[in-house]
Amino acid sequence: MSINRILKNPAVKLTATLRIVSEVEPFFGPGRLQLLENIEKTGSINQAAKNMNMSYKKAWQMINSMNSQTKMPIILTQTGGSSGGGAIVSEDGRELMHYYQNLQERFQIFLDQELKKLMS
Amino acid sequence: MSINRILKNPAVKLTATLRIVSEVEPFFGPGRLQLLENIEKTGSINQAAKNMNMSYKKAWQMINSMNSQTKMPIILTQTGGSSGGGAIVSEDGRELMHYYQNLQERFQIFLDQELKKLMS
DNA sequence: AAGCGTTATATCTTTACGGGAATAACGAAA
DNA sequence: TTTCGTTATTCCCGTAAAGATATAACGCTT
Repeated sequence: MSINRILKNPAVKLTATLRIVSEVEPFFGPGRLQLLENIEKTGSINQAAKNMNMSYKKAWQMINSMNSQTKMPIILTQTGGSSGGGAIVSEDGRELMHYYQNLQERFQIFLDQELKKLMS
Repeated sequence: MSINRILKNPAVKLTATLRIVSEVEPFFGPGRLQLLENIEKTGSINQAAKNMNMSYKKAWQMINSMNSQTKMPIILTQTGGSSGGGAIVSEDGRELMHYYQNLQERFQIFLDQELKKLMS
């Protein structure tokens, strides 16, 4: 459709934010993916939150929201211990991450094709 | 991937919100589409905003954002006159709406396929 | 026992955003 | 020239979201 004819600045992107949602609350999306990625890296909710400039409170709320919607927890936590405690991503959590990442990649290919058409 | 094995409540949706964005500000998305649709119906920013429970201020900001990013306005406005004034969607605006609607439909087909796979 | 860093949770404070009010300008119609 | 409903714009305030703070519990290590 040639968006260049319309826009002053043609440097434009086409984005899609994917979400898995129930009727009442979000279940999974880009923010929660990033949080899980950081928990995998750091082994701690606290460290993960700091890495992405998020308050511990918000990170915990996201985790609580996910865990309360699943039969088995997405994030397994432990209080106390040699390192003070920590958190890891469960097997179901990893599966969910991989599914979402794969879905996102395939969407991105679609989007790239569409953007080409849109610009030409 | 059988999300039913993971979730307590399997009544879940897969959504994608599409946006055309520049580096600094959004250009077009679902909210702006709905606003244009309501302006087409009512011929007025004021009425359109009321229809969708939006303040006039926010509606005007959205319109101003769009118009300032395009060579020709997306929304043409008139102050004064027999009816007090009004607003219409420009030809470029209609083209943009149709493009976005079509893109969204094609994405929805994709999403529906993915959701089937996700549930099975 | 004491110390440590974490999770878990409540409460208080602050900030950011949106709504609404107020106002001016506009132009046709009565 | 008065009225009317709209666009256009600024300003103030309330509220909801986010952040900061405080505290307890936990379990390994020393």
